[in-house]
Amino acid sequence: MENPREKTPARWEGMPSWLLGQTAGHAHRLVGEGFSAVGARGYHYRLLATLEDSGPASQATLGRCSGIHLSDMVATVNDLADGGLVERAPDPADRRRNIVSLTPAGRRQLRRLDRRLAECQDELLAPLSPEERQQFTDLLSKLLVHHNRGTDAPEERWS
Amino acid sequence: MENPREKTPARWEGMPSWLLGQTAGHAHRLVGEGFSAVGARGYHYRLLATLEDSGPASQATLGRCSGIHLSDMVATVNDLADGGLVERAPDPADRRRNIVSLTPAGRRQLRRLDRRLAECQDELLAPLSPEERQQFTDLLSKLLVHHNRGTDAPEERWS
DNA sequence: CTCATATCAGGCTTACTGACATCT
DNA sequence: CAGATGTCAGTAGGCCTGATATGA
Repeated sequence: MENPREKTPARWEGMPSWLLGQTAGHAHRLVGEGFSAVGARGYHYRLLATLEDSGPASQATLGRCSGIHLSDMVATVNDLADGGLVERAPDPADRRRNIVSLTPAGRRQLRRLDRRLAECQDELLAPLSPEERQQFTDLLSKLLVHHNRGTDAPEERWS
Repeated sequence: MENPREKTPARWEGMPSWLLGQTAGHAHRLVGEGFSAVGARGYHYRLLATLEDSGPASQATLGRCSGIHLSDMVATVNDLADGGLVERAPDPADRRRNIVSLTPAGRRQLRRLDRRLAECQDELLAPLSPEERQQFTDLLSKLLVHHNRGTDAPEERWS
């Protein structure tokens, strides 16, 4: 016991950065649980989705499209290749490269993950009305655009 | 080049969970940079702030107040004690316990961190109007309350 | 005996940094 | 030669699990 009220609300709990981090933590947990229920992680989904959208490509290209670091790409491709969800084949035109492509099993897994992900969005936003959901994503997008200035796309300046 | 437009916007980039995670990442980075500029991390701030709000206490109590895991508490107290920001003294009334208390230097560091943190909030929310900032924290709080049901406080039920 | 306390060792995910060999 | 590619090793923060020793 020693101090009956160990529940003085901490001074940081009202800070936007804290609220944001906590909420993102819940979202991350929800999505992570949804994915791990079918034996996948975030990187797996992102790579599979990128493969379906861009077609077979080298690991470096996939890294640029998916935002996955080249170092992490190695392990991610290893994981998915071990499960037969992608195939890694040497590029005959450039012997440095591996061409990674989606297998039918990978495409089926991607379907499952897409479904899981959509369910998680709904669970995440459950307490918000449709208008609030729109507000919420608008505000997040506004913040994101602001803080991504210069670091995101080369944005092809000077024509 | 091989594929001129490697910039097909990925399918997950509009998802609320993704926007949330990215924005939280920026917030985390901003705060982390602010703290590390004075040689601290998030746990350091939380422990210092808890000590100022609750007064000297055992590590277990501080863990409950600050939300820092007991295992991490050990290292956090070590860090701060090495820098002379807190003191760890055995509790004469219970020899299992260490009584951790804030030093004057710790209090000064806490001032600096409080100031940094406030600056970061402003930088984080820079693109939002005062009304939007209010909306934003309201929406986050709403989500947080929802997803914290049952896991937060014992909420003394039955009578 | 059971419980609380403190400690230590390690895992986890996402993100990054560096070194390196290979090939263009 | 510079530069791209793939691989491996390691870091970091925050959160977690477990095992252990000690004392209440």
